[in-house]
Amino acid sequence: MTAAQQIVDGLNAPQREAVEAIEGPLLIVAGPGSGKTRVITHRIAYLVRVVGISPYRILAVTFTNKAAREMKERLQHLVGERADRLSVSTFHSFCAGVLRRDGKHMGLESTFTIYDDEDQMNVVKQAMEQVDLDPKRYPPRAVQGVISRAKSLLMDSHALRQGHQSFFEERAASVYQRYEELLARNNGVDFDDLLLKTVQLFRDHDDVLASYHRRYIHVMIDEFQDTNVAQYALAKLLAGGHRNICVVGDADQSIYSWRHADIRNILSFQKDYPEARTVTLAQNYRSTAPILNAAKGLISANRMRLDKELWTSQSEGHPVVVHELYNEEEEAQFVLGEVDRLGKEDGFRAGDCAVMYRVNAQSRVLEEACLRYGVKYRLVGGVRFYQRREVKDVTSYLRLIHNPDDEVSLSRVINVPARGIGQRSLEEVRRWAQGQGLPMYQALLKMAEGGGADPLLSARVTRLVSGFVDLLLGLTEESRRLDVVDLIDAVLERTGYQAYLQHRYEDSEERWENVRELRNAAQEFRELEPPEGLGLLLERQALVADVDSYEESPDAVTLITLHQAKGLEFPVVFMVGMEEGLLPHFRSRDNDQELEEERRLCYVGMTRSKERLYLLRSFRRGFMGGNAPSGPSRFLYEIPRDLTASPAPAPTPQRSSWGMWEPPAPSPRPKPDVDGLKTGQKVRHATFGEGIVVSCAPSGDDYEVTVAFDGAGVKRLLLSYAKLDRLG
DNA sequence: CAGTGGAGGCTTTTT
DNA sequence: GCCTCCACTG
Repeated sequence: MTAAQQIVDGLNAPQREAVEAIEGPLLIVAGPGSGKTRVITHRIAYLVRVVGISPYRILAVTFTNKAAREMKERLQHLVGERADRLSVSTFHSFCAGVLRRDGKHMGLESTFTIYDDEDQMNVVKQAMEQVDLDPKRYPPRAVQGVISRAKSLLMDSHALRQGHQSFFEERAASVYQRYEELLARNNGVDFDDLLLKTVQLFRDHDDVLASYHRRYIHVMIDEFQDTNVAQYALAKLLAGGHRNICVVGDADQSIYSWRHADIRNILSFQKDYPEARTVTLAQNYRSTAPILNAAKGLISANRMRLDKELWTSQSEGHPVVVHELYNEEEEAQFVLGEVDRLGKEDGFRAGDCAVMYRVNAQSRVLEEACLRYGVKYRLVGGVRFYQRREVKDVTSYLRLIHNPDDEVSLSRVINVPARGIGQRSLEEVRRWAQGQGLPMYQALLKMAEGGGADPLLSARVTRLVSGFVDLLLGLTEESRRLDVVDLIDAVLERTGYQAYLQHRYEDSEERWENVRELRNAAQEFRELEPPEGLGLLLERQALVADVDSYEESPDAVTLITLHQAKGLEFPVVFMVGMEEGLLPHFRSRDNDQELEEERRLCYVGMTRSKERLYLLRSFRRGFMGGNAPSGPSRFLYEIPRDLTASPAPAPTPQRSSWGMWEPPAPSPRPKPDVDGLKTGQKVRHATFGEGIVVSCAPSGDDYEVTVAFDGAGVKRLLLSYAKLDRLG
């Protein structure tokens, strides 16, 4: 078999077409489960092995490190060691590389710091203070949001000032300008800058762009529906010469518009590349027909979309289970009961199952239930490793050593561990530095040298700060000869960080473990010459959300938000909280575009499932301390009824061999005899038929009625919605 | 300056 | 209900 045959072997017709379409622009519209990654990787393999393109000349860009890693692994299988020469990276790390190399044109030293959200907020607050904007009236979070959006639209502060669309934006523009000045002074960039400054660099420096044109002659962009304007501009610039640009995406899976992703990029692509070929991958290899058709039914309710006629050859399958539980505890209990049952009856393992939810707050009840029933679980997300306070403290020292202009990190560590330099002292130092016209770090050095001789400084501050400066100078000196692991050890030792943790935190053990983990992560860069290892560790720290996520465990249930579930698949998926207010989320209620995005989010969740799909809702839900009835999600009504089913009688979870099982607390029973509906009253319900009232209790402004129906079992209903006819 | 308690706040979060 | 941020007290 020739290489070409080998590569296209086993691909369906459109997949093959996409792989073989190597000249010029190509848009691949890839439905869920349609073998998208397969097509991208095989297309690259085809370029390398059949067309003979050097892997060195191919650039593939993804959004996540995980996607990049997976792609590389698959490519290693397809093209062997030549895969090492391919450029497969995320937008942000690609840009970071460009700016490390050529950022000097943009006023950046190669040691620049990449600020995360937390650092960004600190700088925004500082900038707001300096332009005299009251954080009570202008929430820094919102100001930061405006700045970030502007950057993603490639607007600098002047452009925002010109093009502001509200008073708020106008004020934010002045913060933006100050914010930029601060970042520049810190030799720092934020996430958005990585993209923005790279685009600006390419636009303003033809020679730099030309060097990338010489290198890359094929560019591929994954998850194209998630690109923002800056990312699209970047892709377009890179493809400028050769126009060999291949983008892959699915507008129905666009769920990040709130992070400024812009589906209109797909339209822009067709306009900018009128000669582009479009290939649609419509065959779904993941889900059974009932699941796929249920998802299709749902998504067809979106008005702003083009239909794709997805299909599957797996015509047989279980119907989608739609079920209502009383509250979130019962919902969680039902999930675990089903996990148990599916294990016993159908041979699924806990690791085959994922529970998906709209907001992180929903995970707690699920975790508790897992603990109670002794089911292992893997919680995806939560507080990210590198974001933990103790990890951030230590990396701030490292950042400062690497980039002494980084005042954000300086301010963070100058009093951690506590050394008597509080807010006031820091202000004093800051003001003094400003008076001297010196950057902070320089000012500190000068202060330490002067040894308290300056009449504008208190002796106390000078003494304390000098101690800190000595510490820093010592560490900086060490950093020239120590590898990055030893450097971390030196930081920990000289700062007395472990003792500080023990003194300050109850959970110091765990925190210390995290610090150790950071040290572990640094091992990878141990062999490198001093400044390089540190630089790479810091870049990893900034651009990789999590240390390589734990091993997938075959007997752990996955708990995950719908957003994070994108790109994954599971044999069994439980979507919990299918309620108005949660999915769709109440913040999206009054906006059609946002509502459609919620629907896409629901669609993404449903299409993660291969064999079994459960859509669960609870009748009452605790929310912000309160506990209120919640209505079924409108999305439930958009799924064709003939594809759904009610579950078998609710199973009780069984105790696992290693688990500590306790019977769940009984649900609170409402009191009888309210509003004329007495216990024992016969009633008729439009859907559930005839039944007998078990109880009735006030619930907010309403009444909650529990009815034992003849056919449909016991239901708890809200009187105002339920329309119960009294019989007899 | 540092540690504590009350008020407010609150989707999602690839990088 | 829980976490974060700020203001106040020791």
